[in-house]
Amino acid sequence: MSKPYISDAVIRRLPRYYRHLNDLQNQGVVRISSGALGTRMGLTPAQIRQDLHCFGDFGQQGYGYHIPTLRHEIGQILGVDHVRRIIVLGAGHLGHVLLKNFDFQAAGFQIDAAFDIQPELFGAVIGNVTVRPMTELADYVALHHPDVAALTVPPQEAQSLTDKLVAMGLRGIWNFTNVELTSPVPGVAFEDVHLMDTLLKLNYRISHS
Amino acid sequence: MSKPYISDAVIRRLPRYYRHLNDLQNQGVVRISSGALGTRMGLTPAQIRQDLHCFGDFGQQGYGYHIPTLRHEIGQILGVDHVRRIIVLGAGHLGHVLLKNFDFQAAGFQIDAAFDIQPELFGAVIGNVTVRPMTELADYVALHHPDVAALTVPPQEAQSLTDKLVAMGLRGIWNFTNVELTSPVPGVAFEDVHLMDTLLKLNYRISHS
DNA sequence: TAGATTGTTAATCGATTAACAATC
DNA sequence: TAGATTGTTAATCGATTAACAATC
Repeated sequence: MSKPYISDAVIRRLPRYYRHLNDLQNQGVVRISSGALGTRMGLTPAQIRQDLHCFGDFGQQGYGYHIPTLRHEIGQILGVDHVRRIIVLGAGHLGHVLLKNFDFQAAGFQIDAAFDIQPELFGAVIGNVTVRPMTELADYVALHHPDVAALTVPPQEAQSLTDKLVAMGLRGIWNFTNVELTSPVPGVAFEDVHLMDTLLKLNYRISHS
Repeated sequence: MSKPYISDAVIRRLPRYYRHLNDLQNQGVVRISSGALGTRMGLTPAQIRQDLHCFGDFGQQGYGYHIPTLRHEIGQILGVDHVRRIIVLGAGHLGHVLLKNFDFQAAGFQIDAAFDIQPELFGAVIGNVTVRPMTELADYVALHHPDVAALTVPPQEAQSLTDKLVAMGLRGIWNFTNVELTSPVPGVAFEDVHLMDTLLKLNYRISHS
């Protein structure tokens, strides 16, 4: 895979583009100019053209962008066509929510297992997925090679579990624990969902306005 | 409140500083230099000094930063001392998780009500908080003046509910719906927790490495 | 065709990093 | 005191915005 460096600022905006294009497509809109999309998203037209141009020439002079095409392209760039495998570690309340409500498929993932240490949960089926004992994790990974793990375990266990997962070959951690994880192995992607941080930021904003 | 402009990049890092300082304090560490904190957080010492200097002179030459003091100061800056009020709208699975597990107090919030439209839920007590009918929302807000609402309602209702909340005087929306909200009233803070976006970003990262 | 809008280069702006005198 | 480390200015780097020729 070629690597024409894409800045973090651009990558952060990609899912937003994707969401807006999905919305527009669902509304039946067929074309949009960088100007109109910019108004909608609170970005300048120039920025949108720069961002998209990182990945190719998706627009057409005098016309703008064809929404179905652009949506599809950005989906490809994000990787939603790959159907990667994800497992959920920790089937407590939050794990439950993910298993029950989250549209993994829309993000290009297939989920087929969850793990917990609570025996009461073993065998429980939550939204099509069976909860298994954490002791079966290694065998499961060896057999099915999941790509990503969603971590909803207690904070004390997060790092040690991460170390194991990385050693087993997992390539990404979707981290819901209030802990910052590291990996000795390079190339492992961490995506932290620190709810606490977002609420603190909101507090800051309302406290300084 | 004076307004020496603080960039978004700095504000985004504040909760992370706060978390690391909390961790360090819990470990009994008393002082830290910008160099050591930088190593820990993956930032340059210069950046840390610049960031903190936006808010005051918290360090001491030859010594570094006194952790309890700095932790307290950043807490003040974030607003955790104010005890603001928050309500949860939508007591489905995700609302449930928040009511049951989230440490609102640590973010400077007090939670004393949740609202839903499902009659089965009316009166249910979830983690000390009673679920009320959405029809009582206006009266409740008029009486208790909550500052922030956590939105865990279906996406179709998110914007119209937001409009109502803003009209009632709410000052911040902690948005868990997969929708981008806007407000005609300026000065309302939105903090989006777009889980979909974070998983898409993770997919991008593992697809391009 | 004429108008609209892109791709793309150049200019600007802002954020990060480096450097160092001040000082604990 | 000497060593360490800050606050703070200046230099660098990167991201955003502006501009405009190309062209649909």
